[in-house]
Amino acid sequence: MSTVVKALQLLDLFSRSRPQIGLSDLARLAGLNKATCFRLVSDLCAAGLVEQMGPGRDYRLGPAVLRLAALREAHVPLREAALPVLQALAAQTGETAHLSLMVGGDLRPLAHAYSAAHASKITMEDVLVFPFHATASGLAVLTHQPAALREQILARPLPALTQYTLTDPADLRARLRQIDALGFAESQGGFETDVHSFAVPLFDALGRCTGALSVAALAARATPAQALVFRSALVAAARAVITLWGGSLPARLDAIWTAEGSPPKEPS
Amino acid sequence: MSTVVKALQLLDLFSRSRPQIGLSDLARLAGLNKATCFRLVSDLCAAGLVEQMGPGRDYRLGPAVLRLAALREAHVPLREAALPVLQALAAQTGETAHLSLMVGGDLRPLAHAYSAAHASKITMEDVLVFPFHATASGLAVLTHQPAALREQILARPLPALTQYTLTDPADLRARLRQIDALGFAESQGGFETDVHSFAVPLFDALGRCTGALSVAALAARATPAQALVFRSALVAAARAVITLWGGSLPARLDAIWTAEGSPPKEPS
DNA sequence: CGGCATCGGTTTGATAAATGAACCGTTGGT
DNA sequence: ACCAACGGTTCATTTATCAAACCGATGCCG
Repeated sequence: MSTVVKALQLLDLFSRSRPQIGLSDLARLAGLNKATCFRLVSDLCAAGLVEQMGPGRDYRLGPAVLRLAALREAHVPLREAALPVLQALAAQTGETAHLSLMVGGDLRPLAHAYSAAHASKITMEDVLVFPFHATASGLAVLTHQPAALREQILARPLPALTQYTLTDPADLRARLRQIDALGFAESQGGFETDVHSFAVPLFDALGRCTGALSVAALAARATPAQALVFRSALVAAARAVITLWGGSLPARLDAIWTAEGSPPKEPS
Repeated sequence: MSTVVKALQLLDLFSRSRPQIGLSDLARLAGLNKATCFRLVSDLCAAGLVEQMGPGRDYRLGPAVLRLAALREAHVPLREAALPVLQALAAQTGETAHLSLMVGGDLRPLAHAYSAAHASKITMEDVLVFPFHATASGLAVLTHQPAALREQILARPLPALTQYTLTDPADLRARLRQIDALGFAESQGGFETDVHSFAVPLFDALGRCTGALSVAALAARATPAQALVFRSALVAAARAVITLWGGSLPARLDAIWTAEGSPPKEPS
């Protein structure tokens, strides 16, 4: 593995629940030698991506990420553009809405919005990566990946996060075919027992599926009737996001989404 | 030089005027071999820090920077990041240092720090808004606003707070031109009779002036010699804050600050 | 059409860089 | 006073990285 990749993986160790990390912890978490880890994190410091809180103290994300993010937003205002849509989606459905993006072979959160409709809600702050096999977002994205990448992902370990998680690649392939036909993914308790999630894929300007839009609801509230509400809200929101991002929706999916409540069709 | 540093230097090649770069250009700009550059940028892609717009297309900053920036901002708010710099500035100058931000068309205090050098000091607790025309901070910020906003502010009522306050828009425009040339603002008793204040502007990641860093001294202590001390301390502190906030200093101002702060040097 | 330049991307032996175990000096708890 | 864990450093070994040449694709222009 390249040193650069190793160094950048260190960045992913920082999270909301673990915003600053000492050298030894960093090395342990990354599975690196302490000396190696020290040099890598020193390089990250030199670039300002992380900073040290004092001599011999913890490390945390540095100021350079702000500059880069502002630059990215100025040129490609993805998050900013998507946020209002996400908030509307949360308001319409009364549940937590979130948007995830493919980055480096993983599906990662980009933004989320909560609804005030219920006191009990699904929180998204601590999720770093959405497992492809155990979330509606993951299934939605997986369905629209090139076959090679899809099989590569299905060949990874597929841990059973709950008793409901699908872990057999054959079962998953069958589920993906259903999702492909429906244009809509669902995961009932695959990630956490009491959470049902619903998702639709998102596409970039070249028609590649690069993310998903999702609604996560308490299982008790995810009735079949509500599922229909979620589906139409998700489809409308996904159309909005894809338009905002200058993406292009594949014609087949467009047709499926347009024929609302259409019976499942066999893909040729 | 470390590989990681080289890879991260690639990130700095992206700017507002050059938001996306092809492989060959990237290699040229970085002074790297094309193959080397390709591997580095591929690693950056894998981490999501940059993304490729399509097969064989340009590269640009990727979605991962957004996630990192959100994390950084959640854990290290602007105020907290700036406070140590402010305290150092107060200690160096022996006077009261304060930082103000543009919010909703007004310039408002964000933080301040006192020095223990003198028993008599300027207190900041009671200031809610800094008048643009009567404080060094206001003049510094006003100088670097877009012409439209600047004129809009000059069209507001400009009350004479002391006998020294500048209240004529024409006079103020002339003063702003001086400040622009000097890269440094000064207000002698414009806000309170016995207070002289000195300020430099602050800039966000998109190069917009969003605030100012200032030193306020008793008039009796604000000798020309001290003014020079204030100026160099302010410039250094402003550079620190801008870096900490991920901001970008306009090249012209950078040149002015560099030229008048250090002995003339002749490169090559 | 055909030559020419340049693009993104890949291969190669030579070489510079990353690595990890052991080792400092400090710190903090007991 | 002890011990463990911390951040940071050293150095022989090994490994990944480098630069130049090369490849097919694309686009420009007479």
